[in-house]
Amino acid sequence: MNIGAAADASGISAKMIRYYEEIKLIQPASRTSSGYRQYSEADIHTLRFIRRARDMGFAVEQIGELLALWQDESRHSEDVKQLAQQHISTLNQKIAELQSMVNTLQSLVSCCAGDERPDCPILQEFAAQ
Amino acid sequence: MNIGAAADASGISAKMIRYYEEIKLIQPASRTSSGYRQYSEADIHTLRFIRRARDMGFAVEQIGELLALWQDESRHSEDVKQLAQQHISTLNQKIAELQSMVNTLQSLVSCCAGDERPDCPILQEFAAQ
DNA sequence: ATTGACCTTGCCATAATGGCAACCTTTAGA
DNA sequence: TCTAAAGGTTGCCATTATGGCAAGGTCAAT
Repeated sequence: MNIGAAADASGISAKMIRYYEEIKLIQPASRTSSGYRQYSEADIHTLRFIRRARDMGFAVEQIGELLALWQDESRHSEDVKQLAQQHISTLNQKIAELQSMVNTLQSLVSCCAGDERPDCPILQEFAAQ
Repeated sequence: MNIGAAADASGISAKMIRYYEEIKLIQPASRTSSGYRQYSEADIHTLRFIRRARDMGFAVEQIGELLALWQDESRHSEDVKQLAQQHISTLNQKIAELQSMVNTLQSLVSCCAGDERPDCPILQEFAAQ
């Protein structure tokens, strides 16, 4: 399978597949005599794994750890669980930051007339001494 | 005031102040004869405005628009309000994405024994055909 | 005069992704 | 069989906002 077909089959762009190879997240693909990368079903399976992990917001570094655990028959599920829980914590922290921004902005917005006059509590807040 | 003092006073690093000048978010600072940037109280006020907007998660481009509105005496508060509401929408969308990741991961994590055995629903889900 | 703190510019790096360009390979149709 | 189109290769640039480092100039205090 060429890289374009692998991209279609995995949901990861050809560009990103090359990138993942370059940064050694995945093994270098085998090549045809003319240099085209070739992908097996097992390769596609790995790429799909990566896409699902990426869709869950894992960074490439963590995805590497997940891949290693996946391929380690003698892994301990506690290690996987810990990785996932750490990631959940990170996500929850980001959510809390964003939510706090929304809360502040929402309260300012609800105080803003939103008409043709220049007075605006949002700008006032940002400009506060 | 030199850039270091301006950084301390505004909460924006000297590096970022130079960067904001370079991308024209702020006017080039005046210079001493030896080339040191000089900042007035008004400059600090602007930098603080930027920091507050940044703390609310606005991107530099939007901060530029906010600055323009702030400095426009004949602005309409509806324009400010609209900018803020758009940003709230963007933030809420990101929150929803992250929350959906958390929900999925949390349900997988709660199904994972988290012990020394290799079986793990998290990896199973990522590896699903 | 020296020293240390601070300033200048310029370059590199980050994370993950897209775009473009120049060039080569493969495949299908005329 | 020749040609054109589609798709592959590498390499370089750009993004966003931020930090770090290095080489060299400036300023202030001792």
